[in-house]
Amino acid sequence: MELNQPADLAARALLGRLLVREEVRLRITEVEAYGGPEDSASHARHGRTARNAPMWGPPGRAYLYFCYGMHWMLNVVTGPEGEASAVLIRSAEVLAGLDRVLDRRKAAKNSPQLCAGPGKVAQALGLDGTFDGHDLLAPGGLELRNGPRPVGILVGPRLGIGFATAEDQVRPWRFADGDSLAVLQRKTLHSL
DNA sequence: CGCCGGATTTAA
DNA sequence: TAAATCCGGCGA
Repeated sequence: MELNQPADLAARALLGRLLVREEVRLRITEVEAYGGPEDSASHARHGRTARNAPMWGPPGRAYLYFCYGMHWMLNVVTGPEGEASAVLIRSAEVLAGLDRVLDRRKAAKNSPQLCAGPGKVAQALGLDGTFDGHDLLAPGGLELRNGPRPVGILVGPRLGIGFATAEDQVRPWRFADGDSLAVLQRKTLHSL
Protein backbone atom coordinates (compact mmCIF):
# COMPACT_ATOMS: atom_id res chain seq x y z
CA MET A 1 0.00 0.00 0.00
CA GLU A 2 1.98 2.98 -1.24
CA LEU A 3 2.64 4.59 2.12
CA ASN A 4 6.43 4.60 1.92
CA GLN A 5 6.64 7.80 -0.08
CA PRO A 6 6.28 11.56 0.49
CA ALA A 7 3.21 12.44 2.55
CA ASP A 8 1.34 14.23 -0.24
CA LEU A 9 1.61 11.23 -2.55
CA ALA A 10 0.74 8.79 0.23
CA ALA A 11 -2.24 10.98 1.11
CA ARG A 12 -3.68 10.62 -2.40
CA ALA A 13 -3.12 6.87 -2.22
CA LEU A 14 -5.15 6.68 0.99
CA LEU A 15 -8.32 8.14 -0.55
CA GLY A 16 -10.91 5.42 -1.03
CA ARG A 17 -9.17 2.98 1.30
CA LEU A 18 -11.02 1.43 4.23
CA LEU A 19 -10.67 1.74 7.98
CA VAL A 20 -12.06 -1.35 9.63
CA ARG A 21 -12.66 -2.04 13.31
CA GLU A 22 -14.95 -4.92 14.19
CA GLU A 23 -18.24 -4.40 12.33
CA VAL A 24 -17.54 -0.76 11.50
CA ARG A 25 -16.16 -0.08 8.01
CA LEU A 26 -15.35 3.46 6.87
CA ARG A 27 -14.22 4.62 3.44
CA ILE A 28 -11.70 7.49 3.53
CA THR A 29 -12.94 10.53 1.56
CA GLU A 30 -10.70 13.37 2.73
CA VAL A 31 -7.10 13.55 3.96
CA GLU A 32 -4.28 15.99 4.68
CA ALA A 33 -0.52 15.48 4.37
CA TYR A 34 1.91 16.66 7.05
CA GLY A 35 5.66 16.63 6.62
CA GLY A 36 8.70 16.70 8.88
CA PRO A 37 10.48 19.53 10.74
CA GLU A 38 10.57 21.58 7.52
CA ASP A 39 6.75 21.75 7.46
CA SER A 40 5.72 24.56 9.85
CA ALA A 41 2.17 23.16 9.98
CA SER A 42 3.31 19.72 11.15
CA HIS A 43 3.54 18.41 14.69
CA ALA A 44 7.10 17.51 13.72
CA ARG A 45 7.99 21.20 13.36
CA HIS A 46 9.69 21.28 16.78
CA GLY A 47 11.53 18.04 16.23
CA ARG A 48 10.95 14.64 17.74
CA THR A 49 9.08 14.52 21.06
CA ALA A 50 7.33 11.81 23.04
CA ARG A 51 3.99 12.78 21.51
CA ASN A 52 4.95 12.85 17.84
CA ALA A 53 7.44 9.96 17.96
CA PRO A 54 5.19 7.66 15.86
CA MET A 55 5.59 10.10 12.95
CA TRP A 56 9.24 8.98 12.70
CA GLY A 57 8.30 5.32 12.79
CA PRO A 58 7.62 2.90 9.95
CA PRO A 59 4.78 3.64 7.50
CA GLY A 60 1.40 2.07 8.11
CA ARG A 61 1.31 2.79 11.82
CA ALA A 62 -1.28 4.99 13.50
CA TYR A 63 -0.43 8.33 15.09
CA LEU A 64 -3.17 9.53 17.45
CA TYR A 65 -3.12 12.79 19.34
CA PHE A 66 -5.53 14.66 21.58
CA CYS A 67 -6.56 18.11 20.39
CA TYR A 68 -8.54 21.06 21.76
CA GLY A 69 -8.89 19.19 25.03
CA MET A 70 -11.59 16.90 23.68
CA HIS A 71 -10.91 15.28 20.30
CA TRP A 72 -8.69 12.43 19.13
CA MET A 73 -7.21 12.68 15.63
CA LEU A 74 -6.20 9.69 13.55
CA ASN A 75 -3.16 9.88 11.30
CA VAL A 76 -1.54 7.24 9.12
CA VAL A 77 2.26 7.37 9.32
CA THR A 78 3.91 7.61 5.89
CA GLY A 79 7.39 7.83 4.40
CA PRO A 80 10.45 5.82 5.35
CA GLU A 81 11.24 5.01 8.97
CA GLY A 82 13.47 7.73 10.40
CA GLU A 83 11.71 10.54 8.54
CA ALA A 84 8.67 12.29 10.00
CA SER A 85 5.46 12.48 7.98
CA ALA A 86 1.85 11.46 8.38
CA VAL A 87 -1.58 11.80 6.82
CA LEU A 88 -4.52 13.10 8.84
CA ILE A 89 -7.76 11.24 8.14
CA ARG A 90 -10.20 14.12 7.82
CA SER A 91 -13.46 12.57 6.61
CA ALA A 92 -15.04 9.24 5.74
CA GLU A 93 -18.23 7.52 4.64
CA VAL A 94 -19.84 4.74 6.69
CA LEU A 95 -19.98 1.51 4.66
CA ALA A 96 -20.99 -0.80 7.51
CA GLY A 97 -21.71 -0.76 11.22
CA LEU A 98 -23.95 2.31 11.07
CA ASP A 99 -25.76 1.46 14.31
CA ARG A 100 -22.49 1.30 16.19
CA VAL A 101 -21.31 4.56 14.66
CA LEU A 102 -24.54 6.37 15.51
CA ASP A 103 -24.26 5.08 19.05
CA ARG A 104 -20.73 6.41 19.40
CA ARG A 105 -21.50 9.72 17.71
CA LYS A 106 -24.19 10.44 20.29
CA ALA A 107 -26.60 13.13 19.11
CA ALA A 108 -25.56 12.97 15.45
CA LYS A 109 -28.03 11.87 12.80
CA ASN A 110 -27.22 9.74 9.76
CA SER A 111 -26.23 12.40 7.25
CA PRO A 112 -23.40 12.54 4.72
CA GLN A 113 -21.58 14.66 7.32
CA LEU A 114 -21.77 11.95 9.99
CA CYS A 115 -18.02 11.32 9.72
CA ALA A 116 -16.94 14.57 8.01
CA GLY A 117 -14.22 15.92 10.32
CA PRO A 118 -11.20 14.28 11.97
CA GLY A 119 -12.71 14.29 15.45
CA LYS A 120 -15.80 12.58 14.09
CA VAL A 121 -13.80 9.87 12.33
CA ALA A 122 -11.93 8.91 15.49
CA GLN A 123 -15.14 8.98 17.51
CA ALA A 124 -16.96 6.79 14.98
CA LEU A 125 -14.22 4.18 15.30
CA GLY A 126 -14.06 4.51 19.09
CA LEU A 127 -10.37 5.47 19.00
CA ASP A 128 -8.21 7.03 21.71
CA GLY A 129 -4.56 7.17 22.76
CA THR A 130 -4.37 3.43 23.23
CA PHE A 131 -4.27 3.12 19.42
CA ASP A 132 -1.21 5.39 19.13
CA GLY A 133 1.48 3.44 17.28
CA HIS A 134 -0.93 0.65 16.29
CA ASP A 135 0.07 -1.29 13.16
CA LEU A 136 -2.77 -0.64 10.70
CA LEU A 137 -1.48 -3.20 8.20
CA ALA A 138 -1.67 -6.13 10.60
CA PRO A 139 -4.88 -8.03 11.34
CA GLY A 140 -6.66 -7.24 14.59
CA GLY A 141 -7.91 -4.05 16.22
CA LEU A 142 -8.01 -1.25 13.69
CA GLU A 143 -7.09 -2.17 10.11
CA LEU A 144 -6.39 -0.25 6.90
CA ARG A 145 -7.53 -2.12 3.80
CA ASN A 146 -7.78 -1.54 0.07
CA GLY A 147 -10.98 0.00 -1.22
CA PRO A 148 -12.48 1.61 -4.33
CA ARG A 149 -10.27 4.48 -5.45
CA PRO A 150 -11.95 7.81 -6.23
CA VAL A 151 -12.49 8.72 -9.88
CA GLY A 152 -11.72 12.41 -9.43
CA ILE A 153 -9.54 13.98 -6.77
CA LEU A 154 -9.95 17.50 -5.36
CA VAL A 155 -7.00 19.47 -3.98
CA GLY A 156 -6.69 22.49 -1.73
CA PRO A 157 -4.94 24.06 1.26
CA ARG A 158 -4.95 22.38 4.66
CA LEU A 159 -7.43 23.53 7.32
CA GLY A 160 -6.87 24.94 10.79
CA ILE A 161 -3.17 25.77 10.40
CA GLY A 162 -3.20 29.54 10.84
CA PHE A 163 -0.11 29.24 12.99
CA ALA A 164 2.02 28.01 10.06
CA THR A 165 4.08 30.17 7.68
CA ALA A 166 2.21 31.78 4.79
CA GLU A 167 3.97 29.45 2.38
CA ASP A 168 2.94 26.32 4.27
CA GLN A 169 -0.62 27.57 4.74
CA VAL A 170 -1.25 27.67 1.01
CA ARG A 171 0.52 24.38 0.25
CA PRO A 172 -2.09 22.22 -1.56
CA TRP A 173 -1.87 19.20 0.70
CA ARG A 174 -5.54 18.52 1.35
CA PHE A 175 -7.12 15.90 -0.90
CA ALA A 176 -10.68 14.66 -1.27
CA ASP A 177 -12.85 12.32 -3.32
CA GLY A 178 -14.65 14.63 -5.76
CA ASP A 179 -17.71 12.37 -5.83
CA SER A 180 -18.23 12.17 -2.07
CA LEU A 181 -20.48 14.35 0.07
CA ALA A 182 -18.32 13.59 3.12
CA VAL A 183 -15.92 16.47 2.43
CA LEU A 184 -15.46 19.71 4.36
CA GLN A 185 -15.10 23.14 2.74
CA ARG A 186 -15.69 22.02 -0.85
CA LYS A 187 -15.42 25.63 -2.00
CA THR A 188 -11.72 25.79 -1.16
CA LEU A 189 -10.92 22.73 -3.29
CA HIS A 190 -10.32 22.38 -7.02
CA SER A 191 -9.72 19.53 -9.46
CA LEU A 192 -6.29 17.97 -9.50
C1' DC B 1 6.88 26.09 36.46
C1' DG B 2 3.19 28.79 34.26
C1' DC B 3 1.21 30.41 30.19
C1' DC B 4 -0.55 30.08 25.47
C1' DG B 5 -3.08 28.12 22.08
C1' DG B 6 -4.34 24.37 19.15
C1' DA B 7 -4.43 19.53 12.37
C1' DT B 8 -12.26 20.70 16.33
C1' DT B 9 -17.14 20.24 17.20
C1' DT B 10 -21.45 21.82 18.54
C1' DA B 11 -25.03 24.71 19.71
C1' DA B 12 -26.95 29.32 20.07
C1' DT C 1 -19.69 33.35 17.47
C1' DA C 2 -18.29 31.18 21.50
C1' DA C 3 -17.80 27.68 24.83
C1' DA C 4 -16.07 23.19 26.05
C1' DT C 5 -11.65 21.38 27.96
C1' DC C 6 -6.55 19.71 28.48
C1' DC C 7 -2.00 18.99 27.56
C1' DG C 8 2.24 19.84 24.74
C1' DG C 9 5.82 23.02 23.88
C1' DC C 10 8.08 27.23 24.86
C1' DG C 11 9.99 30.93 27.50
C1' DA C 12 11.43 32.34 32.10
